[in-house]
Amino acid sequence: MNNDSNVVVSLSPDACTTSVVDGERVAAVRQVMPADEVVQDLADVFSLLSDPGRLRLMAALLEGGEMCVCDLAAATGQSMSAASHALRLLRTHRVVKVRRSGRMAYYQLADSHVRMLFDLALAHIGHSEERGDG
Amino acid sequence: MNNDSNVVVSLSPDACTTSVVDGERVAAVRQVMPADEVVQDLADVFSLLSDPGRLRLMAALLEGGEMCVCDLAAATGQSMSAASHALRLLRTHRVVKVRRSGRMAYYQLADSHVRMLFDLALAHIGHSEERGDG
DNA sequence: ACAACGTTTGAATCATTGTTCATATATCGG
DNA sequence: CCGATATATGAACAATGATTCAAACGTTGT
Repeated sequence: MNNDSNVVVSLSPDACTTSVVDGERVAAVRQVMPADEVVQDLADVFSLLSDPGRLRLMAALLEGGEMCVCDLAAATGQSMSAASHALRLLRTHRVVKVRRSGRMAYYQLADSHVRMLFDLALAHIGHSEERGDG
Repeated sequence: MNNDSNVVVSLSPDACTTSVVDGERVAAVRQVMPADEVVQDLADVFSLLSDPGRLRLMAALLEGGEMCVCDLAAATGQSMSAASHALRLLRTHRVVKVRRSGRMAYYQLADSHVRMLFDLALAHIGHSEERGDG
């Protein structure tokens, strides 16, 4: 306990203006805190997964393998426009990839982490029911 | 194979109004699609993780073990009010738990899945740098 | 009881984002 | 070339949510 407790460390301008209780721990935490850019990227990934429509799209692709926009819209219960907008976002963030054939656009998952993220979150919320995939 | 393709299945009212291309696959996907409630819960979990402030809070607790609000605010570079609001959300969703001692409130992670979600998303974005924890 | 402190909360503001409607692009069939 | 189809896109709107300020609450020490 020979740390300087109750010392105000200079952090962000609008950070806690009072003293910190355990300065040593705060310093240690700040040392391993991921960079702003990393935190933001992390937030972006989770933000992508935070919408029911996109979640259903991913669940559909998890099961269906490769599907066109109209089928995806039908399978997820949303308009084609909404599905297209959502798929655009997922495409931008490299979560899905598209294969064009004539006027059709076939989408599939581009990232193997999605399934794990999905199942992990499923485990978290308690609904640990298995989906029919192998 | 002997499925009725190009058939409009009755889904949501505002679903794709045109025909589907692969009706069999759409039906199969819809069959294993998680219930609305599950999808919503899933979205809520990811939504919690989609904010840089909350992400930093969780990263801090991942490293710091148990910390008071003021130290958490200092370690994550946000005001105590913002930290408290964020912690309230995390508390509501059982991601963190609080221990009260006098006027202090000590928070710690309540859920083991957070670390895995974190690392998995970290792997996804490519910044697969290790944080200092064991 | 009073003042200082750590924390919590509510209301207001501001930004972000999902959805919809309309339109645009591109391909297929005739 | 022309109409129909599949997808993509842009702008507008509504809803959601993060942040701030101000104030409240409970605790500690005098």
